[in-house]
Amino acid sequence: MPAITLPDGSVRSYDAPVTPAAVAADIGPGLAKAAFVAEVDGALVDLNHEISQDAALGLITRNDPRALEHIRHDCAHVLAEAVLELYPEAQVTIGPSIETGFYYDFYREQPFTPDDLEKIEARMHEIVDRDEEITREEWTRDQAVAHYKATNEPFKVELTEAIPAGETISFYRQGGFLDLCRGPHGPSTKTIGHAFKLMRVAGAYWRGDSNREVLQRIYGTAFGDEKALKAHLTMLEEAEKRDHRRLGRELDLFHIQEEAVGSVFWHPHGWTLYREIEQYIRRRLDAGGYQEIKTPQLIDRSLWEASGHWEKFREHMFTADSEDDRVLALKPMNCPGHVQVYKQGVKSYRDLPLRLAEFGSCHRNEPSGALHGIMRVRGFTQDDAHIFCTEDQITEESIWFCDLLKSIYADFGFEDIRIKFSDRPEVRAGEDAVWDRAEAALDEACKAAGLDTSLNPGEGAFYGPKLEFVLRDAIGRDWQCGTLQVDFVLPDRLDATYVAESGERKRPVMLHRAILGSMERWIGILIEQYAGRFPLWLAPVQVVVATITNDADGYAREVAAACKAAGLRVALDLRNEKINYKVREHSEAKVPALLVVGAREADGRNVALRRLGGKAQEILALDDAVHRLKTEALPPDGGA
RNA sequence: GCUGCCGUAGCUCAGGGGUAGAGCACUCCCUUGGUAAGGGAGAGGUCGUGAGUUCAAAUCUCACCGGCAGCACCA
Repeated sequence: MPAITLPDGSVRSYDAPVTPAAVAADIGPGLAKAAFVAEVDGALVDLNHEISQDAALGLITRNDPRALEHIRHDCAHVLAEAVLELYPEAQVTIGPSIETGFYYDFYREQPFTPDDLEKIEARMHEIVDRDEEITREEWTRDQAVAHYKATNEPFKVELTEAIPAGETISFYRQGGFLDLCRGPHGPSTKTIGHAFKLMRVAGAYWRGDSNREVLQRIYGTAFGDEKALKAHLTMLEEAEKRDHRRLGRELDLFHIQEEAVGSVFWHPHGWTLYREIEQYIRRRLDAGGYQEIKTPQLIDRSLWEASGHWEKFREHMFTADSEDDRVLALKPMNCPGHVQVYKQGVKSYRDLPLRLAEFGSCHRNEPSGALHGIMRVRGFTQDDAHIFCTEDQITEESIWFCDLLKSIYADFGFEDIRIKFSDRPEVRAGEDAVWDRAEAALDEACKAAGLDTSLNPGEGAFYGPKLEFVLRDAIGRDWQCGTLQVDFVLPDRLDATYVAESGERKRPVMLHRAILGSMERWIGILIEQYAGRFPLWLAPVQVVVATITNDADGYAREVAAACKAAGLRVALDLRNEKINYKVREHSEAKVPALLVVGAREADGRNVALRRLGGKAQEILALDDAVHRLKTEALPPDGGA
């Protein structure tokens, strides 16, 4: 005699066990039709799940945002069904919903081609139209293992064998397709709708392990309706237009070529942007109590052996031989160098915290497949710093750092930052007791700083736990930028000490920290974030002075000189071209401010100011315009 | 690094066993025109590199290099 409590608080009583579908039908035919999955006492279930006891029931309709992941998961099953119908020799493995859609991993000798994808997608639409009922079955684990052994599906055998023996597991069946699956699913293939699209095939390792088989992963995307699908596809097109590799070329910022794979050739415009950012960060660090240093590019391998990097990262380090048989490594990071600076002379507890910063040029031999524009390169510059402090100072230094980081991110327009807490990895340096202290210290600092973090288990650095500050780019990719790492290990390995109040020698703690992460990656993210339309303080060319006829050339030179005297980056366009043409060209070059001068402006000592993207022009006295632009072009921290 | 796809002019791309094409960009000439493309002429490529097949290779085959997507990696 279950009593069903609905979200609005109303209660419906039934004489016999009842299903969410039946309750929905009871409430009304509209709801019965729209219902997709249900929530019983907080757990998601199928619509024909039997409810035999009092329960709270929520019905999730197709248009509910919560239904989306289930629509996508249903799509993955339909994809697998279509593939098996067309290519019976293929083996299915796993197929979840993901943030932008779904995928399914198949094992098949022959690769899927783009033509195959079209056929598969067409078959998926057919399967949806077949209106196949999706039903749940419960099997014992041993039945499942036996089934997959009988059908000769080793991947599924491996999956089912990983489940504890004797446990009951669920299968879902639709038409001739059966799959091991936790569920829930919608009631029928028809309810999925047709707002889906297969996107691409790519390789993916079985169980994410690069030592195992490569499967063929088919990616798709799916939405509740065609409109949402179309909007998503349009968004992808827009994202492509702001790809930093494309804008880097179009705006003449940088290039990369075959002879220096993974390294950036910065052009004048790109380097202007780079310098502006570097100078901004330098000012913020100076104000924040850091001291800037510079350490060598090439350092003997013995130092990397002492730090532990040689053992762990040898494969990814570039080396050079010297004439006296030494092996020198191009530094892949700055920490050991900073410890060397710290170790010069005796440090007292009064010297702590000591904050050493460097725009550290680093080289890492990244795997070729990891390279991506200027976002992931082999030669890059970190906005790195190491804070040498006592254990008692960790919390306060961490809070300071997080404040600085948030303030800097906000200056670039990033307010939404996710923070991951990465704890001890399997392969690591240092005793467990030391890790206990380091993790506890970082955790305490997070709490004190009021940070909202998510745990990223086992992803810490080999010498200590870390926080990772993650931003999302315009195409939805996540990039780790900032980091804060608590390190009790390297000071010990590299023998850094200070003299404590008591007179005894102690080990300082090292906080490794970066805000932008790498200058190159940061600039890549900014290009995409702003779609190349940089705020005035960052724009490589801030103002273009363009003439209407050559009669105004003399005055235009005066205007440009006034801009330049005000510290603005200005270009002069005296070409014999129509103003329409000039406006178009400088707009496409994404120059923020255009000062147009013709005979009228020259006579009145005015300028016509046109903003990028704006349609109106504003007539201003020359001095006013220059003053206004100069004020606007100040960096967010006010500049030097 | 792995799987798949791709590599023709600065860019976007067409072509395709008989020694190269378009649009835009570029150069020059004409045009001095008030806010997103004036007109004309011209220049520009050993078709990623190397080998093989062939009378003949940019085109077919193989290897290498590079790029793209995803996976794996990321001190």
